[in-house]
Amino acid sequence: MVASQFRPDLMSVIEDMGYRITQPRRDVVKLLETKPDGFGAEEINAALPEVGRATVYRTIRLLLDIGVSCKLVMRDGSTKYSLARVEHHHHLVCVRCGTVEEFLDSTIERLVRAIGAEVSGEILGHRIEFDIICKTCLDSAN
Amino acid sequence: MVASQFRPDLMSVIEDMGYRITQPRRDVVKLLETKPDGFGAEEINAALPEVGRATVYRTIRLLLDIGVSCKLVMRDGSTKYSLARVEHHHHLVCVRCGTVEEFLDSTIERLVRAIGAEVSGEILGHRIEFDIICKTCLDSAN
DNA sequence: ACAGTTGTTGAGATGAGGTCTCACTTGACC
DNA sequence: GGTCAAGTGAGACCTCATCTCAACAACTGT
Repeated sequence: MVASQFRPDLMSVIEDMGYRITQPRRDVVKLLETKPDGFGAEEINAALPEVGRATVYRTIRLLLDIGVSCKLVMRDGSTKYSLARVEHHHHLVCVRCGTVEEFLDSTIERLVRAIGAEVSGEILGHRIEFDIICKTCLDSAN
Repeated sequence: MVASQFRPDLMSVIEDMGYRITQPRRDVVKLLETKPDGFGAEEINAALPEVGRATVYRTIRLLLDIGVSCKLVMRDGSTKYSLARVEHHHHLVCVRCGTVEEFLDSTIERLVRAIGAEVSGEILGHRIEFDIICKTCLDSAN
């Protein structure tokens, strides 16, 4: 769950996609890499007063576009993002502390593909989210 | 897919929960029952100029509270609601026309329960959404 | 190292979507 | 019909996010 678990060198990915390496982008990405449990846009804004709000949102969108981040809408309607360690995954969202964990299960993926046959229409993708109480919160509740 | 497929007499459910039967509520519910494929708040607002905006939102929230409606956040971040025919279900969202269909699969539910064992923490609930191109859109595309 | 080009940025205006306030109205019950 | 709390509508307000546009800075070729 540390930064090093993320795909290495996010800035190179950005560069390879033809985008410029700028200080604001460096700042935002560096901060995000310290947040494996998801982050909100305003949280980043508050932590980086030297980076403009528009730029924070633009950088988040950039990361979504190049596929290294994903967007999550919480049950309360608020939006969180998380850097993706792997391409396709789902989320475990703690309803108590808001922490987001990635989740992978090959069985569910196989099943989801099988369901394609039942469904009228063409399946393009799917999202699965679990609302949980994470271990940390369970433990701290005694 | 017609209104009669919804649980009968939504107004009685509202009444049984201790809420008053008012004209605005009647108007909103009546309109929603004609929209089995999901609806947006502003769409209802536009269709019912005699009902205040706040009341439309309040009524939608009421329906969520009493569990006869569910909220969906689309991929583009917009929000839709749909009257629920059955308690627990998932959604097939057409990315082209925005239509929302309910979806039920007992296999997936069993699997989801089984996954509870793998996950650290306590699972409270889950949401599954499929992005599809619905049959109507596929057909009309030729 | 340097200037040109062009992508990127920041401040603030703007917009979408939704909630709040509060005086007024209305439905439910006697 | 009278009472009164629940519900309503108009519009202010809030949050979150995007847009605008002049200023800036990162790559490019030299």
